[in-house]
Amino acid sequence: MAQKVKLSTIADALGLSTATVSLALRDSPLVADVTREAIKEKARALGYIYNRRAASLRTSRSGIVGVCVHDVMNPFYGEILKAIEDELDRRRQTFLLCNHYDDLAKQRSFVDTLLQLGADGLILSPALGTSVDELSMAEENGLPVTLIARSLEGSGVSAFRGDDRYGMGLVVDHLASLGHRSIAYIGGTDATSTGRDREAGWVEALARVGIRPRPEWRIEGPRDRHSGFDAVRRFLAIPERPTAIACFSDLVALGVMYGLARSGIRPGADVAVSGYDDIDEAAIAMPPLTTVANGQSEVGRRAADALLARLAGQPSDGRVVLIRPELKIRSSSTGAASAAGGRPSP
Amino acid sequence: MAQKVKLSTIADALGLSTATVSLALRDSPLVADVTREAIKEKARALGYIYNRRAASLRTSRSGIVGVCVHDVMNPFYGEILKAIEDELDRRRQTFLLCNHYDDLAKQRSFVDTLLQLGADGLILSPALGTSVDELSMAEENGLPVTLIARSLEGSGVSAFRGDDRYGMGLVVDHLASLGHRSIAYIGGTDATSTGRDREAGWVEALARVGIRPRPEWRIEGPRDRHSGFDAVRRFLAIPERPTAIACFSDLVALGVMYGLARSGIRPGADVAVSGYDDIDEAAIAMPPLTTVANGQSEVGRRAADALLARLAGQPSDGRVVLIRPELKIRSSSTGAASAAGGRPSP
DNA sequence: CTGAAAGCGCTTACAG
DNA sequence: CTGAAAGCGCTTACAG
Repeated sequence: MAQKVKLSTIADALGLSTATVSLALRDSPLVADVTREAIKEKARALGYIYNRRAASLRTSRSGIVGVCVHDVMNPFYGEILKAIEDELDRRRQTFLLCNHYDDLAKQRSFVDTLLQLGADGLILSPALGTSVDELSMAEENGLPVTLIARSLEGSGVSAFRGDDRYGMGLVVDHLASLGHRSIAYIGGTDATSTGRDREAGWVEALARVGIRPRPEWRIEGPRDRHSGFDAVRRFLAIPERPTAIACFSDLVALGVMYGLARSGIRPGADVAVSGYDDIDEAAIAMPPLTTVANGQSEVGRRAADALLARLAGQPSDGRVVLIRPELKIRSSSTGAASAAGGRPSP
Repeated sequence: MAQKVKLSTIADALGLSTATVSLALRDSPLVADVTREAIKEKARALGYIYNRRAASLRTSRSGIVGVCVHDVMNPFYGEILKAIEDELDRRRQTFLLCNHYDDLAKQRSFVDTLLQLGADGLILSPALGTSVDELSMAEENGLPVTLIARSLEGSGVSAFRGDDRYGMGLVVDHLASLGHRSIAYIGGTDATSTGRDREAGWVEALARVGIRPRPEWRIEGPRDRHSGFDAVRRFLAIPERPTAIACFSDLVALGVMYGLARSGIRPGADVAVSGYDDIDEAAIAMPPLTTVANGQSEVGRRAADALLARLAGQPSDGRVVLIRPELKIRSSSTGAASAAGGRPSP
């Protein structure tokens, strides 16, 4: 490449100062229209590339927002991320993505990187075991944080997530209304707020309809399709096998359905199955999956808005916002042959 | 937050110069051991945060590598990305992720951002319609590029991808060996090298076994699960319906299988179905999916290595490296009830 | 409306 | 082994 083109290259070429060029390129009204156009034209002609490092060093604003979640490949996060991406794109922020895979060291190293780059903010779904100190450290160093999907008690940081307790309650009420009196619950861990709340929703709803859950109904752990598939073996080993399975997530449920089918058990017809999240695949799965729409895009949009508001100078209100979820009844629970409707069956 | 801690804060506190502090923190052998330890200790105590913008402005090395693909949520890219991430992590490079969704403007804006940030390199799966100029522009401005998954003829840029033509040939040979004489091909577009090569593989393999493909066997377009599902309607409308379907990707095949099942047609038993990519889900799907393992992690690892080699000063060799794929036979094609093995059936 | 000058926080020759 | 000084390419008061 030729000699690097910078502000002074343009300034010299036009007999102007770098100050004027800088202002013109950022559309300052201080610069005369003719001057501005001449400058922009010259910048284009010379192939000028704005040096954000230099600008950011001077202004201490980088235009970078970090986003860190467990795993971007998980469609649950995917839908949140799309919403965040749209919002940040519109505000011309660069969005730096990272998976932490629930590894605290990886999350910490990402936060360090953001601090070093002078990032403007962080949208985080905290890794298991994240301490409140971690977040205060970031905040104290000028990196505002907004949480998504998982909240962190006592952190004083705003969080946006679905009302998991209420949502799982909807599922269990629905299964009970179909006549099920033994409802297993597969997946998730009590190390996350999501895991705790969904499990609490299951327990509480069972209590409401007068069912006492047996310990063996609870199969903890699975959080993806593959481990859902594997969990079927444990489910089939339960004495007096439950007639319904509520799953921690759609991914787990889809794995469970594969696993049941593999064992010759028809999900929907032989065992009712439900998921959680209403990912795109739920509606076309075989059978179509009863689940809970979790407001992922609302979570993403509102979290991005909240962070951008803080960047604009507003203080954090530190509230945990629970998005109200919605039950989607499909044939994996009702056993109806077709996708539509929810005709009860025993 | 208190006054910002910088090199000079540490230098002043210890009665040293910033030069010494800078060298010590980067473990230069020029600094005496005692001095170095005292400096590191002080840095820790003061909560010093390295300012990468300043450093990078000075050195014109940013430690940032951009990675841009169609969609990180697609598990096909996911596996490549994991490999790239591992590799870059080990080399302490920050990895900036972006989806272009085959939108040229979005891709261009990402490349601009990288140039502005002074990124060290770019790993790209080029959006549909990417021109050779786009890449030369990046290269000329000091941003080395390595391509993954899709190559770009005449760009002179190194690319790593599976041998799609050969791989799709394996699939068709396999289906033909099972006795199928009418094999539809669903999904993909000839706007990408991947799409063109897989389709060519299908055409050529059919020719090898003496089958002339009918135009209606080719259903172009679908590239994800949902559009695969939707394509089944078109498939069912084909007169003299084919007995086998080769799909562009696993995602398409999984959608097709959902769609067939929804119409009461048993994939594997009534129609043979194959995918491509061997994503994690393929082995547990119902029925388990015959597919082609595509070497995603090898693609990712080798692309990252190639880019890092260029950053270390090696010139680009501009070669397109084709990773040899491997056929995985499962019951979606053979119709066998269980996952294992590949017993031929008519 | 435009220009001269300082400074953001590092690193790098160079000198000692 | 350590220090003084210049400079990376911007932006921002300040002056005119």
